[in-house]
Amino acid sequence: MFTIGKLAKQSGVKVQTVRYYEQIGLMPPAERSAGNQRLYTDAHAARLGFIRHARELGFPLEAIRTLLDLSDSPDKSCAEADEIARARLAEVESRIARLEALKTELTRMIAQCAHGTAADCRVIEVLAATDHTFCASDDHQQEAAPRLAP
Amino acid sequence: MFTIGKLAKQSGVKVQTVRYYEQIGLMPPAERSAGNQRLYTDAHAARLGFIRHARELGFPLEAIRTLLDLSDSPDKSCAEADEIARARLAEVESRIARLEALKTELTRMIAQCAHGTAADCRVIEVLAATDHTFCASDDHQQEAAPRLAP
DNA sequence: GATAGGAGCTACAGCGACTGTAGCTTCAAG
DNA sequence: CTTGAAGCTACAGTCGCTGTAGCTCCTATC
Repeated sequence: MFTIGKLAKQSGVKVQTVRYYEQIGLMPPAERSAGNQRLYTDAHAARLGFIRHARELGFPLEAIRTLLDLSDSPDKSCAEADEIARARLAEVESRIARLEALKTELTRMIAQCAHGTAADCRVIEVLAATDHTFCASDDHQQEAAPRLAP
Repeated sequence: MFTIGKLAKQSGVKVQTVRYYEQIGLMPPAERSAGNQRLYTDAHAARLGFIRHARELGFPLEAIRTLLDLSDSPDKSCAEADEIARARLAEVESRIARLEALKTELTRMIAQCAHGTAADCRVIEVLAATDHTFCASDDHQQEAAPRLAP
């Protein structure tokens, strides 16, 4: 039995994140010591490792919840897990495609920048073109900046 | 002069989003009609188009704020704009690289799935491997699922 | 001129997946 | 026995919106 700090360090997840996972029911409520501290076993560590790995692969927490349920009931068909993974793959592929388009656009913008004043700046000029005049394609739409752990 | 609804439709941005941009100071406070409704000109539409386009290219709002400032003062050097665009490009490239690694991982997971029960599911097995035993590389770390407009 | 319904207004809550903070208590080492 | 690290709860903040509630206002039709 070990504390939340050890668990967190071992799994590469922050202490707060572990508590958050418990709060949203992704991790089971931990046993408590006499002094009200959470106590974990290797089983908890395995589960947290599963979650972490799935997060690294970009699965959303709800998908991970389903995957954990499946992993808890080994007799079920794995069709659902397969489907979740396929959906994630499709998402990744579409994001790659959009990011490639973005890359093209950004590269062109930067290459054409004459490094003068803002008045002549190609970067600003391209952005100001509301009709996408300068764009190679329209595929760069909806590609928001990422929100990743710092 | 037109209302927020026309502006929004013309620019492909939601009405609420326009108000939000005003709230955070990205759009200037609009003039108001006798009945307190916002009134816009083509200059506003151009600015909003700029923002929208930059968002499509994934620039965060803070970067867009800087780009707008530059665009408002055409005598300044465009070095800052260039830098912002380069930073964005670097980000896009690193995201592409990580997503490619992810794609490899997911493809392998799915290909090896025997479509049986969860007990034998390769997808779940791979996720459960805390030591990344089955991973081709460790490059899939920190690649969270995206949060895009629906 | 009355009325209906669409558009506008403000203010605030919610999303996902955490992260950070304040203000405590508990534990382990010296 | 003291000190400081680690734990606890509860809640606010992040980003970029989006949705809702409960109003008011504008325009078109009768």
